[in-house]
Amino acid sequence: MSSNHTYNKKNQTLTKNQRIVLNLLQDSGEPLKAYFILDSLKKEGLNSPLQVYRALDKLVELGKIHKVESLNSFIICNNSNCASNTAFTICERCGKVKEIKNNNLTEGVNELVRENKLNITRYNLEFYVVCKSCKIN
Amino acid sequence: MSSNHTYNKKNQTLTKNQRIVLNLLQDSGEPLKAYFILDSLKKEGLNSPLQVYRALDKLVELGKIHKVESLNSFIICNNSNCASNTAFTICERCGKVKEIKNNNLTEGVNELVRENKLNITRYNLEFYVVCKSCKIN
DNA sequence: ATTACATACGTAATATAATAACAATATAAA
DNA sequence: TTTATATTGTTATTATATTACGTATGTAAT
Repeated sequence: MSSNHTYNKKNQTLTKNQRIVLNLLQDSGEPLKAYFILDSLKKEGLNSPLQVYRALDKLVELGKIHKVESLNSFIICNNSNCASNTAFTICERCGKVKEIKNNNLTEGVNELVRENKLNITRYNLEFYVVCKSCKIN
Repeated sequence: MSSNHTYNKKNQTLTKNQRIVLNLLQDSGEPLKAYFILDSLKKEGLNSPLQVYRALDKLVELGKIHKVESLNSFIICNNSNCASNTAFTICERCGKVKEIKNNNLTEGVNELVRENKLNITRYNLEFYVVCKSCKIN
C-alpha cells in the first residue's frame, strides 16, 4: 500500500538510534520506559541513557511516538492525524494503554476547546478505565 | 503530642507531615516539586524524600491536592467538586498552571465520556496554552 | 489489659528519569 | 569546498521516585 511506502520513506530519514528505538516501540505496541528500552537495545549498541532520550525526544518531535506522561513511558503513535494532541485510556488494573482514535471524542474535545475560547496549542488527555478483560475477571 | 497548634478545621484529621505539606501548597498556589517541598520544609522537620512523598500520596488520595503529571509537580486543589478528575491549563512559556473550573468544559467532557461509553474511573486533562500575559509580550 | 491490625513514622539505600558538557563525525546546504 | 546544522558517543551529574527495614502509635476486638 502507498501508506506503507510513505511510512518506509519517512523512516529512511531517521538515524540508526532513532530507527531502532522506533522499531522496538512499534513491535511492542505497549508503552515502554526509557531504561527498559536501553536494556533491550544494548545488543544493538545503545550504551547510555542519553542515547535513548535523544532518540525519544526526536521521535516525539516528529509525532511518531507519544509520551504517556503519567507513566513516564513512550508509546508508538498509531493515529495518523493526532499531531501532538494525545488522548489515551489507561487501565487501572492491568496498565494497558490505548490511544483513543475515536473521532467523536477528539472532535468533541476540539469543539469544547473552541467553545470555551481556550487558546490551546496542544493537549494531553489521560482517561483511567477498567478495560474489558479486567472487568470480566 | 496533643499540644498542637491551631489548624484549619478540615485539616484536623491530617498528620503533622501531611498538614505542613498541604499548608505549603496552599500558600503557594503554584505547582511545586517534591524536592522543592523537601527543601522548603527542612526547618519544619522534614528530612527525607520519603516523608514528602508519603504526605503527597495521602493528600492526593484525599483529593486535597493534584499531581500535574507532565510537570512532576503537585498543586493545591481549588475545585470543590472535581473528585479525582483533573483538568489543567499549562502555559508553554511561563509554566503557569491553572485548574480548570469551567463547568461548561468539564460537563462537556463528562458528556463525551458518557456518549462514548468509556468506562472511566477518572481522568487527567492537560491543555497546553499560551496564557494572556505571555501572549501580550 | 492484651492482642491484632492498620497507619504513620524515620532513616538509609537504591532505582529510575533526565540533563550537562565536550569532542568527534556525519549530513545538508551555500 | 566551505559552512552550518544535526547527530553521535562518552562520562559525569542532577532530579525524581521507590524499596527495605525497623519502630511507634491509634483503634477496635477479645
